[in-house]
Amino acid sequence: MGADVAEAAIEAYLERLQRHSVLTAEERRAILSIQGTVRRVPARRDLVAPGQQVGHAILVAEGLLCRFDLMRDGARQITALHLEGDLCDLHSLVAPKTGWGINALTPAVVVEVPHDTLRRLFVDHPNLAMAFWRDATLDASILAKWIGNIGRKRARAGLAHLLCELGTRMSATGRSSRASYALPLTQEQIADCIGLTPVHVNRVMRALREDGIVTVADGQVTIHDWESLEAAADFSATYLLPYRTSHLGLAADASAMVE
Amino acid sequence: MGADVAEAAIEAYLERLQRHSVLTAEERRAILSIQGTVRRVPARRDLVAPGQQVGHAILVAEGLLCRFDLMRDGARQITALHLEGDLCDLHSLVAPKTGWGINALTPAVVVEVPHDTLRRLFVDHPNLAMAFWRDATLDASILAKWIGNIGRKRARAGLAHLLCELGTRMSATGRSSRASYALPLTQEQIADCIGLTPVHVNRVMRALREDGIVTVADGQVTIHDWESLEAAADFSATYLLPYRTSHLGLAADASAMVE
DNA sequence: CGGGTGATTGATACCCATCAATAGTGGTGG
DNA sequence: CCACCACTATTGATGGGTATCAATCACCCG
Repeated sequence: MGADVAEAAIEAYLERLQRHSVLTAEERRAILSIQGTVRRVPARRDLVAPGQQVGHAILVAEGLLCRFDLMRDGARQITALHLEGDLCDLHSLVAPKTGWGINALTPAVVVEVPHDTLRRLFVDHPNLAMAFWRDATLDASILAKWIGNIGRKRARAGLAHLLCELGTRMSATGRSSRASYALPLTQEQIADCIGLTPVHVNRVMRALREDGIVTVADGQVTIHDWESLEAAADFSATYLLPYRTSHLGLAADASAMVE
Repeated sequence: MGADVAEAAIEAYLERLQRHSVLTAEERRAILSIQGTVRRVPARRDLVAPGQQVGHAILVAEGLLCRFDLMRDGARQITALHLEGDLCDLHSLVAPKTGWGINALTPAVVVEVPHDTLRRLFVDHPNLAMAFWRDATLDASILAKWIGNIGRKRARAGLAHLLCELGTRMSATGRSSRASYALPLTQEQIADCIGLTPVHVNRVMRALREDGIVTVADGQVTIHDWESLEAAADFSATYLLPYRTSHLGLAADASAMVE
């Protein structure tokens, strides 16, 4: 049963890779043969404590994970959200010990994939290293966007941007629509994403709701007016759109992640 | 003469790679055989306009470059600083068209390395792909740190953190000491790094100066009291320390980037 | 010398943080 | 089954950190 979960998650990740990388049959088989350990974690559990050294990457099968940075005074800043199908902490493969932590924002099921497994995979199939790298690059692209979001936007725009990004990413999984998706985050967790206090997040959400743009309630985001939300956010999905590249990346052919 | 600059820059980059990756003689030769185009750019010139598609990575030979995000209202957020020896926009290799731009903060000399050159390099030498990936990972690690820096720190701490980071990175090049280094940035550019206004950067810098911690004047940073600066910044260099890994990354052996 | 850029300082406004209180919700144990 | 507790959402009052507007000064350069 645990094995089923692992298999399903790895299949989902293979699909994800194929959204931006062209893989041979042999490479696909290699991915599917990956062995991982299934682990269920309750909400709020740290999967990786800040500064801890880890020996595996984490594939999110169910739930929502985050990467976070902890300040000396206890303040927390979430630096990345990892949805179902994301391979998070892939960076740990090349930098096993960094300053961040990984936390389960909701009850989650993850598959732990040992670094050595991945390294052997990359030795045998160099093209797969490029595919995984592409994945990590999308992550970095989101990181850079968040810097601008936090550094140069008002609270309203920052929150709107987060909701736009998550709508786009959720819809890319095929399991949600961008107009309405489940977001089981507390206002405090949202605040930790965009560098605000929970109180202010509450107020800004009320404003967006009263303007008829978006409603966030009971862990569900309902976007009534995508155009307005995008305008309020100064959002453009470009940074979320990896290019589909042919084998070994020697030619490129543009293809959007979402329709 | 231009070729000399290119060769020197590529040699410097090879050294940089070897700080975190073990390379064979053949791999070293392959790196040194890279052909690039030298380009001199005046200060404030965009090397890459936001949204532009590029076909090459940019190796910084001299000067200071930045990656930035531009808001609709014209506000700018710098998301990364690229010092001499950095291979910036490596991300463009796997995501040739993203939303950001690259700007020369100072007069600069860069070497443009075509994507195809790098792709061929990685096909012939898969271990080099891992080495470059490691480099990109350090970049991403810095991005994540900046999110925390901007989102959850006061202006004083944020500025102090930037100065600590740059001191550490500068000293890693071997050409500067972390206690005193050249930083040819205007206060406006510094403000764009940490999400503040230039006026407030000025005030916070005065406070740090009057506390006898650090002086920034005439493009020169002089840190009088590193301990205090680190404390004010809540700085720990861990996130800048890539691990030295053996060939193909199959074993790891810890080694700091700086002394 | 004039003009432009950057640094510096003052006055004021405002966005968001902080402190505080209430209400709703779900879980838990007696 | 209900009292109790912890957590979250919500709202109000107030304060503070930073933005904004504005003026002066210093400096470099043509």
